[in-house]
Amino acid sequence: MNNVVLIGRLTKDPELRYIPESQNAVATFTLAVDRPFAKDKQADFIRITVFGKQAENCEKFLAKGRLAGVQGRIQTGSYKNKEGATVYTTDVVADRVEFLDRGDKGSGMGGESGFGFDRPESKGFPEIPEGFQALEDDDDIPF
Amino acid sequence: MNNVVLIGRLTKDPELRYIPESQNAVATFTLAVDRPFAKDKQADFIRITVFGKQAENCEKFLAKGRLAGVQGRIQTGSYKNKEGATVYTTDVVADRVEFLDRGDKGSGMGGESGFGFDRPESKGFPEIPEGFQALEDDDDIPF
Amino acid sequence: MNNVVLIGRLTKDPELRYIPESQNAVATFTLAVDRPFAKDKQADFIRITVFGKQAENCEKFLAKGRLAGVQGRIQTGSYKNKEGATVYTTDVVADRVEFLDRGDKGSGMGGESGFGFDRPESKGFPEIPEGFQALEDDDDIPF
Amino acid sequence: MNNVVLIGRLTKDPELRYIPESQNAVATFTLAVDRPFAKDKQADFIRITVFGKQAENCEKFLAKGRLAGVQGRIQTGSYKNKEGATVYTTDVVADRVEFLDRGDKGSGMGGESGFGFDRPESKGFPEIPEGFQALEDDDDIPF
DNA sequence: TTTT
DNA sequence: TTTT
Repeated sequence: MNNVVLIGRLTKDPELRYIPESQNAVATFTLAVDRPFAKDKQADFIRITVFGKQAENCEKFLAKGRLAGVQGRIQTGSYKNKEGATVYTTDVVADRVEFLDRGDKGSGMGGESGFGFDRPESKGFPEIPEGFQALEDDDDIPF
Repeated sequence: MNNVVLIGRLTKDPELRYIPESQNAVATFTLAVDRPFAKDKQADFIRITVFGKQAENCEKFLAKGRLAGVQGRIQTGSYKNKEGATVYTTDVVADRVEFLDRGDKGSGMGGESGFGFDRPESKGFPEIPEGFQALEDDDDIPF
Repeated sequence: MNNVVLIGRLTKDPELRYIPESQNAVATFTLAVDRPFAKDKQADFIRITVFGKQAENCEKFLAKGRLAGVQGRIQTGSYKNKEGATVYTTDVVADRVEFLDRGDKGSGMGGESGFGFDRPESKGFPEIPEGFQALEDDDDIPF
Repeated sequence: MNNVVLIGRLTKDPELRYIPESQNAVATFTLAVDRPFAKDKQADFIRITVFGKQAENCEKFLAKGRLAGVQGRIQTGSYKNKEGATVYTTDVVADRVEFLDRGDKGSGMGGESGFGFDRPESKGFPEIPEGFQALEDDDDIPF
């Protein structure tokens, strides 16, 4: 069992790349997750990795400052840096990413109104098509 | 281990009451949680119970249609209805409730702009004070 | 977002059936999840539904009294009973089930030692093959 | 929202220390969490930090190789090493630790039988008193 | 209808 | 009895 749920804001735009052999998409970004009971605004900065179609959706619909929910698992690893020292890494590999401040009427914000996300340091806020999250593993729940 | 995380919208305004003996606050509401891979817009409707200061904050800052994140545990119970039949109940007792569409600058939306939440079918959207979530069990993390 | 993790013991042996059309396997059982801070031994009784190969594994390797970990999501529904009254239901649909008291060397218990699970009110404890949990969606993590 | 649930085995005995000023107990250990769909037995190695009475219970009732369930949150930080380079750290700060292979009759394993945990590389397996998990924050659920 |  |  290895289960994580996070809600936080992207510290930068996501980065998308493709695995050479498989051409599988991989997106990475860091989520700043506020510590609820901290006097001085503190946060944990957690690296997220997403694969496949969701990775491409993250690149399309997320950007620096956006609020996202992530469900996934913790993954640890290590590599040797240039000095030859071993560096240990911890990521969250996402099973699901939810876009929590999209400009739909659902959230009562209008939508076409600009939404205020066209900030200089980040790309704008593209329209998210209804039901965009429908993915490959559309599990047919039989009741 | 009994751990639940939900993100969804309130189907109605929360209801607040006080336990007679203890004067402890209790808020209840139902969260509509969309099923991600459903063709026709389906949702699960999950009853939430919150206690104490968080209950009062829910009554203040949540309303029908608002987006909320809940972390808690499943609790089952039963009671006899008027016909004398046993009715089984399942609730989520929240340890934490997060208000996910507040109008703070954190989400890059301005804040003073009204936010569009003064919808007729619901109470308006009060300003959430910074750090309002700071609660009784302010655990002192020692590093 | 709809994410649940439970650890508890089966109140009965699991029930396995097959969806007529699809021949998809479905297992159901109830987990008794102890409330940690309860004076008198209390528990929540939570119905679990599992599909596919995992359902068949549950039927093989779980039984009344066994300890299991479940990761999944809450699902609500309703049906009319014989009296025509609407009955509301809440289940946890499992994405993953972990068998937590298997007799492998991993837990330092020997394995061939009997393990004490051949209780009269339940089926015995079959040997769980190493890596039995390997399922259909063997996601290829590329690093 | 920052919520983690893990089940895994301790890679070493836990280490217990006390914060100088507050005399608050802190236990740390690493959990090896198996990757379910890995061909070659792979695991993630995740550092756990626990505070207070639970820290002392971990020191008493956990040891290398023991199975534990952890509910908590991811915490990131950094420090300068001797070379002056910044090292980034990721821990899970536990809200709750569950001891999953205790030798009680609850799991149908006998109990007095030794349980096989008196392995040379680890301390033995002390009897866990019933309800030992009852902690400071014994929240009084009012129904 | 509940497990240990 | 359901939200967007």
